[in-house]
Amino acid sequence: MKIGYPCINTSVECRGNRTFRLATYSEEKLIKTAGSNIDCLKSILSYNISHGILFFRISSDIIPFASHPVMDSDWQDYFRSDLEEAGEIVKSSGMRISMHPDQFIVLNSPREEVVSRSIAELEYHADLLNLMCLDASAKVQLHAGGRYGDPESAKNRFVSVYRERLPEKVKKRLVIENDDRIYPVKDCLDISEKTGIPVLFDYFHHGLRSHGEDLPGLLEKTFATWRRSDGVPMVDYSSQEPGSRPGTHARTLDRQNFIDFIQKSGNYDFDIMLEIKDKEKSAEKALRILEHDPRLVTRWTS
DNA sequence: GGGCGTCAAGCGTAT
DNA sequence: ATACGCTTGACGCCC
Repeated sequence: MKIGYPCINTSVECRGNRTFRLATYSEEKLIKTAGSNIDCLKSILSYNISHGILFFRISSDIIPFASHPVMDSDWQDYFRSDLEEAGEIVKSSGMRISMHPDQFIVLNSPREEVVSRSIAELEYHADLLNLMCLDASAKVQLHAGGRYGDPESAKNRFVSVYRERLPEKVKKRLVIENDDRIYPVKDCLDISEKTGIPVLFDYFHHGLRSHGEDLPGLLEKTFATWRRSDGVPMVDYSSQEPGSRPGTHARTLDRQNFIDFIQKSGNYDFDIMLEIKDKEKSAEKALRILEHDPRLVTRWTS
């Protein structure tokens, strides 16, 4: 079991997700910004290793505008050795990596231009992980898309796009995740059945939108969708920030909620991404809990 | 050198 | 029909 956090580290000086305005795009700016993002990624990876954090989500902004039509330089070639070095840090430490394209990436949209842009963006994510020379256990996680008033047709559109249009390099990394409003786990499992795509279980989203299934049963079903080459299943974890509107991620790890989740989750091995606002601080907190709480110590064998 | 309107992209929901 | 939230920040124009 590995513990991770997404995209931003608040303890290091640098930022690995800096960007700039499309209106001021230039190749020079791209190289400068992406170069500094990659440098920062290396610093964050080193920080993670020295703090025992072996799971990390890389920001989609690392190469700004990578899949945008404005991009006319060969960023892959330019940053090849830098990315290879970053990948070497990951591999030599046994770290796990994920990425999460944002809400604009919708494979089942009825609008063709949305679908083709989304595919291009997924290709960028796959290219980046390939340039880091990471194996198929480094995943790109995506929500299943919109409902458009007819969920069955919408889900079938996802299946068709997956089967007919996604290149192999994307398929080997893509996983789908239940979201908080549109598609709960059950729909993701339906899509998985038809495509073989692994399902990433999001515990917080599940609490907000589900069919009332019990946790161990759902973990068993989602985990069964992961093949050996996919690595151990990934799970997203968060909890409700008290006093904020439902769906707001916690500011910091809720110790008791986290312990409850781990205890309820049985004896499966999986990697946990903490979607909590204080980032690496909560990851460190979670590690301390797992290492020192006698009730959880059997879960913490690695 | 600080203030603040705005940022590539899409959904569903509330109003 | 339009604004808002989504991880919220931070870019960069304006004074």
